[in-house]
Amino acid sequence: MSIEAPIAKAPQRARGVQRVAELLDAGAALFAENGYETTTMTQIAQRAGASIGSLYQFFPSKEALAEALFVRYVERVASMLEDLAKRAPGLPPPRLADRLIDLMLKVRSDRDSAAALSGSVSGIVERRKSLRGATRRQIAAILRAASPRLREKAAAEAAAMIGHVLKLVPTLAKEQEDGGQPLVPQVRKMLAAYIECVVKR
Amino acid sequence: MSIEAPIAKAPQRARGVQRVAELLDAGAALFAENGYETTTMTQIAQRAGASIGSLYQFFPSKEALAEALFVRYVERVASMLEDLAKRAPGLPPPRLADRLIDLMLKVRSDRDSAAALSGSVSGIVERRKSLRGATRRQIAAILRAASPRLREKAAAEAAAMIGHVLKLVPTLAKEQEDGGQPLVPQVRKMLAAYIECVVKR
Amino acid sequence: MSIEAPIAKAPQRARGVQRVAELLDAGAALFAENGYETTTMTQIAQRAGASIGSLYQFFPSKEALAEALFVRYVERVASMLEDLAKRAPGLPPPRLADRLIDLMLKVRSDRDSAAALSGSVSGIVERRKSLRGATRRQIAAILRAASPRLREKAAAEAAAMIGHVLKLVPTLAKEQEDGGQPLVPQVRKMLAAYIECVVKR
Amino acid sequence: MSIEAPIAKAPQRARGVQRVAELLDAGAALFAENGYETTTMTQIAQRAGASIGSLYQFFPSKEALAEALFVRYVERVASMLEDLAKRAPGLPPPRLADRLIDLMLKVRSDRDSAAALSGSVSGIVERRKSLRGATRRQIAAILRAASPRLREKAAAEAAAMIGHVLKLVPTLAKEQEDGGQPLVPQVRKMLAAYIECVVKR
DNA sequence: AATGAATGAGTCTTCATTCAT
DNA sequence: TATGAATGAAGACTCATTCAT
Repeated sequence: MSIEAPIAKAPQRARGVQRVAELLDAGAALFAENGYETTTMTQIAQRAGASIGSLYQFFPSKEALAEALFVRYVERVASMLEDLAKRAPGLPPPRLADRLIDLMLKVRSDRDSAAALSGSVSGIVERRKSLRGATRRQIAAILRAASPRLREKAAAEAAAMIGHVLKLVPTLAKEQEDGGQPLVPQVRKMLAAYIECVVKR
Repeated sequence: MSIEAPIAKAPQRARGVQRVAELLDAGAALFAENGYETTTMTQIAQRAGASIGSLYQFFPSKEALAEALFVRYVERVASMLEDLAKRAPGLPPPRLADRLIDLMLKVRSDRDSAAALSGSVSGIVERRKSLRGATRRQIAAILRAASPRLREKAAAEAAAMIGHVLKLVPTLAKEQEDGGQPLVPQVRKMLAAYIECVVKR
Repeated sequence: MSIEAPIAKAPQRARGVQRVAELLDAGAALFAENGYETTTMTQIAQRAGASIGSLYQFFPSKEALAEALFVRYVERVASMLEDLAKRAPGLPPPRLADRLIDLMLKVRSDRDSAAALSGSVSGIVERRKSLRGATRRQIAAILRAASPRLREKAAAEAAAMIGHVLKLVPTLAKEQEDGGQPLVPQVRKMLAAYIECVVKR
Repeated sequence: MSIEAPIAKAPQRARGVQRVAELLDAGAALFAENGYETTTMTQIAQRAGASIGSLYQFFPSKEALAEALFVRYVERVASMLEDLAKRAPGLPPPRLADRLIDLMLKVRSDRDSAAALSGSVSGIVERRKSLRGATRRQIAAILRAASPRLREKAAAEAAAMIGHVLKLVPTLAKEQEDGGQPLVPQVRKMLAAYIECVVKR
């Protein structure tokens, strides 16, 4: 279930492959820090230790870089959800909630950049719906694996809701680390309560 | 509880008041549609039927306009929370959850523009913490009014969490209207379950 | 018979009108000197004594400026041909050839820039056919006014040929001035001979 | 009468000779299609099925490639004029005109690319005068061979004029093929008339 | 006070050319 | 020798902000 990675020219030499990874990482970091519009291509190239020309050798536009980044994020999440699906059967709601939240904590840094992109890059806005659909289907499948009695429709609705809540996780973790309230435990509690409530009858 | 509104020059005539409102509305609509960076001052002036010079007569910079907009939003929310506080005593969790969500649905359009600004405008990012604190204190007060046995600390934590969830509401409503899942009932359910869970000991 | 002048924003103040003219002249001169691709927008602005931003205030793109220039040229030629049409009746071939060539000598500087644009600007390439058609119809009308017995089809063919020859005139004049052969008298001779040959039966 | 061809390194193997030809052809086609400035070295290499590095192995710069192309064109024309010179004695004006025009029709594709270069490449602009002089001397010689009584000065002037007219031929042919007027017969007529007129007395 | 024009730093992107493997 | 990668100067264009009428 791989998504087209919109790289300009697939690198054909070892050096090129490395460069692409460096550029992607630099982009992710800067987009997360300063947002899509505010981040300049020159900054990205600089942080990756490359020249601007080198950046454009692999990504034909700022938007293409953003899309590649987004695809990378979506694929990572998809693969982690796939793993979770295997362990889902029989998982009680609180455990399930914890697993989902742990997953988001793992992809935190990627999520931060993806969040910065999802509203700003038109190419992403367009694909968004279908990508979101795929993720939700995975979550719904996990829910039904954990609670086989759950109806398909109820699972779909809950999955959508859960998807939205999960997006909050990185923000909450950030706030907590910055000396705010202990919000991660709160989401855990909230998500567990919600799943429990959905599952019961 | 009025916050300094960074307007260039307090409009001295009725016409001026109207102009400011028009400009603010135009800004709100465009920021919500296209984001802060992508929206130009010229666009805002045009949509408000004003000249660019006129816009700068009232708002000395793009950031000032954004801040005024944000302040307007925060004040509206604060006043609505104040109202809710009066009716809070004795409200059972599901009712309380519904009231909070209804409130967010009322300020939806304002919230959309505020969301576009909160990460992009440095002036807002800075004030954010204190503004957020005020809102949370209001929510905490409401929680304790509804459930007097709730400890102060627990109320503070729950209020923070609830604040984050409430921010999702406009997005969920939008998705629902666009033919997606019925997400508003889901948040209602989730928030009710969470509050219930928090309140119980 | 006016053609849409693709100016970005029609200037609304006296200063703006003057600026547009200055920019157009600067563009014409530079395109003629260095060609379309080689001429930079910054150069144009500089030669017009304006800032780059000022240039873009009136012409939204390099191509738009080029098109405006081309339109100006075409309109000037059209109006001169219209004048010539009035004096055409009864004009013997050599006189007619001379009048046409004189006309081209008058628009020389404009023609030089138009020539630089006609192959390079896609917007112009597209309109080219229709504009050319109009010019040819004017020339054909002139031919038939001068020689009433000329058939319509023969006039159309000759007009097309004459149009091409006339385009050479500025180049020939330039070469002659630069110390080359006296080519202008030669085209006069050639064009006269050709018209005579076309007209005879 | 070979002109120095500015090739980087004379290809030493058969494969190299073929490569050079392929690159030259690719360049000719692209320059004719899109013009000198708009055509990129990468495009040329691609169309020739070579790598950019390979292209630079044979031509040290874009300008060098253009010059080589131009030289090839000039040499072909020169050799064809030489052939024509042999058959010129006694040729009546209309025949002569036809021969010259036929010649241009034969080199059409080369001429198209040469035309794209002649104004854009400074190296060519410089040599242009001398090359043009050579061509004109050939044409003048042909004229005098056909009409021995023609004075040297008159021949030189006519040759220059004829050179300019001949450059139009490919354009006219193109227009004719694209469904326009039958212009090639018209130039034939025109050139015949002109030569006749020059020759008489 | 109101408005259109002016400004120019800053952004994305291209492309001829050079390098290193 | 052949090829992909690296480089960076340069160009079109944008837009917040300031001016002048």
